[in-house]
Amino acid sequence: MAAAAALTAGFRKLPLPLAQLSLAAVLQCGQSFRWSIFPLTRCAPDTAADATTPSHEYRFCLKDRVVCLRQTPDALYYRSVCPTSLKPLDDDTREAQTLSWIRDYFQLDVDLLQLYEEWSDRDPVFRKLRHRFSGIRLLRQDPFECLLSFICSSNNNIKRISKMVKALCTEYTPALLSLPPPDEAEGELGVEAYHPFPPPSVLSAPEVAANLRKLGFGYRADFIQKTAKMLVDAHGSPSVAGTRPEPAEEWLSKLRAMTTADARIELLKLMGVGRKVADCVLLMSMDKPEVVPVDTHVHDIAKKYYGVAGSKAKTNMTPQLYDMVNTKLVNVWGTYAGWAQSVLFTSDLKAFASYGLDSPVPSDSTTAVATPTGSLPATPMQSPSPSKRKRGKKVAVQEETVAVTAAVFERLSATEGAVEVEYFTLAERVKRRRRGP
DNA sequence: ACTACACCTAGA
DNA sequence: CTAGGTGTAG
Repeated sequence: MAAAAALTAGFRKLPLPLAQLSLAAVLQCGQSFRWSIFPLTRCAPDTAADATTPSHEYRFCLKDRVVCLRQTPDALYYRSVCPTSLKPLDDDTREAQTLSWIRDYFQLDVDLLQLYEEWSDRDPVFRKLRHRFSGIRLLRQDPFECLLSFICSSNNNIKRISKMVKALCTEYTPALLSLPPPDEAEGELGVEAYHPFPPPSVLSAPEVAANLRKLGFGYRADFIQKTAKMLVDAHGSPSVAGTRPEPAEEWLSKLRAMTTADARIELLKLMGVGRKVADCVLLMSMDKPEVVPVDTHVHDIAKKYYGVAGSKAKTNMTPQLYDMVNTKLVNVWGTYAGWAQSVLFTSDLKAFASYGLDSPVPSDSTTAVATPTGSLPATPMQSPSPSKRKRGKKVAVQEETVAVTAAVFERLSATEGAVEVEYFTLAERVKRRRRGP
């Protein structure tokens, strides 16, 4: 009782079912790479199983404040900290601003439960698995941060991406403020500095590329500097340093109002941005919920089902194929197809297994997915190669993801005739990078 | 328009 | 050898 109260002391409360938002899931599934996560030590070990007290604190640094979040099954707890040097803003107005940021960032106006219902109605595969992916929704991220984060994501893993994004902040933005870890006021030993994400003008400097390479960014170092420079060159650098959004950032934000196809064309002009990265940015920061980024798993399976009708499965993913796959998945899941795909595939990456977010995987789950009930085709699923059977939880989850994807595609190919196929050819429209129309 | 292939780096 | 790719030259 007292312990529970202590864990939310100083926080404002926003009633919110866990099924609408699971911070533990959403903040670690590879959407944003900049949240700090702190396990909270329980006062009494006995209450460890008490699900009504928060187990973690999550922190995120904005331009003017650090947002701190905790969660229980029925509420989100929030508070924010501003630099003491700045204008003394009274708590109520400050937290009102924080709340409105939260609503926007987590897109709380979107009813996730309703979406789950819709996806369940449309797709038997989703219906069968929905219980395992509760509270997973898309963030509405800052476009520039999202763009650079996903430029970092090519041929890369979440862990390293997070490290790189953090390096960008600490290297190129002065610390906004420092905070001790949540639990303890253990002196100043654990204090951590919080840095906002750097603006385009700072990253556009020529020497940035070399420095980022030194920091281990690899070939992405040049992409980042070049993209930042392209944006700044095209839209101008800030008249006064330190002011709010730079022209380049505002321009990126305007892509939200454009059609998906047009916004994508703009993004593809930037260095290090191919179809996959562009689609991630569209989905996660540009209000384009129907966009389905085609990752390697979907990629492979799509090739298998749509690559070459009969010949070798070695077909590459071409822009047309990519479009076709995307269109077909929209036909399965609807206008929030990108969200649905994220729930099913983005969510169960490695990070999850270690956080106990997924319910135990039934031993027969793979078979169950492969031979779903209902209207799914009876086409037998190719069983996982015996050589891969290392029998770890991770491996099981990974295999299942592939199985789910394959099941969806099998259903697609079975209902081929009924599916409306109209897709635009992107390549035709992107005449040339780095050049106007 | 489609196909190869190199590219940085950390970790199985 | 791959990890949730992209630029570039044939």
